[in-house]
Amino acid sequence: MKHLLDLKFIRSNQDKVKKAMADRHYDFDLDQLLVWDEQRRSLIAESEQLKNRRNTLSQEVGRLKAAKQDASELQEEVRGIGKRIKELDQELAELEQKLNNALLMIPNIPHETVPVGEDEEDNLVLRVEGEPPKFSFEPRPHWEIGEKLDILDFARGVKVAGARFTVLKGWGAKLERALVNFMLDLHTREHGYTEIFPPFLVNRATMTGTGQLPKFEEDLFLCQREDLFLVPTAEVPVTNLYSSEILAAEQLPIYHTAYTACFRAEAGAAGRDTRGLIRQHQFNKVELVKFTTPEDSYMELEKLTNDAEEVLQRLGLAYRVVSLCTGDLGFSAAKTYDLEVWLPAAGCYREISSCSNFEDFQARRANIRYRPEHGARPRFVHTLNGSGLAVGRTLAAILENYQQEDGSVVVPEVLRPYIGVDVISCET
RNA sequence: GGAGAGGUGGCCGAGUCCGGUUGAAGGCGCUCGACUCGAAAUCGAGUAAGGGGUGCUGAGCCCCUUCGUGGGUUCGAAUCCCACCCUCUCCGCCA
Repeated sequence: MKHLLDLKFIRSNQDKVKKAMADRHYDFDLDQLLVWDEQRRSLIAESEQLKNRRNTLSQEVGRLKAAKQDASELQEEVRGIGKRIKELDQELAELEQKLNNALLMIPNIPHETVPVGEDEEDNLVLRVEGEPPKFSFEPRPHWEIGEKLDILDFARGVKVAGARFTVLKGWGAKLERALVNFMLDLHTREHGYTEIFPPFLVNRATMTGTGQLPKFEEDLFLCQREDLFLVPTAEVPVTNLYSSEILAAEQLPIYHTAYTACFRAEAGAAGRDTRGLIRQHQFNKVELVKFTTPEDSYMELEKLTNDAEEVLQRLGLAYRVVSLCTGDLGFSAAKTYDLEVWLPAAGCYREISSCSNFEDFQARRANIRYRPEHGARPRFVHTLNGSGLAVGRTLAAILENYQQEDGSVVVPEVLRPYIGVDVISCET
């Protein structure tokens, strides 16, 4: 990894960066970083000056030797210069290590349209879509419905793996698969996305590219022997598909959709959402990922969000769209819209998709660039992604929203071609 | 996992044995120009990235780094030595 982060920007926009940190309630010693930056540049200047001299003298040595003349005095001098360069470069490498580590801990700067706020209480509800269903009975939570229908098996999930692992069975497994296929078909056939099936294990560089590392290692599952991580979202492998590449302008925008299982350690979530499918160590998700020019990224964020919303609309699920405030914004995101689906049993809206514009934050880390026109200097692309949707939570929402008094569940119309039945009941 | 071969610019491909204007021949592609009514062909010119400095702030200019990655030897490394990664071929193993 080279110098992917924009020190120049930070240097010349100190106030902006400091305000962004404050709005995020993020503690960071920017002044220390700027001191290191200063030191770095002076070391570089000194070292390069010496290198220039070494190159010149070495050539001179070559000339003398070719002419059969004595060059030992010059050689002695250059040897000294070489030693000094080595010292300086070592010092520089250590400094850059510190600098780089610090830079990787700086979160993205929120977009100007992001509401400033403390926590999720301050998120801005942009719109509410669809009607929550009315029930003539007390709606049950999805885990009760699922267990009664024998399509969700929580106990055996715990037995074979542990807490927060669940087994889908029979129509439950089929419904999950139907949802994946429905979502992929919608996005590939109607929204113009190209389907990707990526690796589920990735290396450290990849995890760093999208911002999971170095700060959030405890949230990930690690295969220690190979030093590979299980992907927490398809965003990670798919965004990094083009790392260290320079794309042609004509290639943009790139739209990718990908199904993967997602693995999250859920460290720090102990005791939260312990029942049901809402918070699992492993869940399925269909992800949407975009690579765009800086000019188009916010327009593309709106479109991407609409593409995710369309899944909920076609499934006939009520939801709302929320703009996350600065205090609730993820580390890498410049702006995020959450889609929250209506869950009747809990009587509230729960996050089912998160659609973000990362601007050039991930592109810098992963070194993803494009050439605006032939011969022009490369620029960083903007990356975006969003769930379209989290499948486990969608399944939960369907069970709850489409439940009937007898415990059966009506299959949403659009899924029937995929699953072959209209209703899931004990007799099905 | 074992044996062998190899990783050079957008691509192909020399150079590596015998270290010295080689940031790198040649070709292809691409861009611009000439020719043409236009095109093809042909001819001419151009065509890496990152970093530092300067600055009328991305015009220009100067410098440094980069030939898979990281070390080492040397006055000097694409070229020599070591480690690691990756690709290909054969063998083994395997869904």
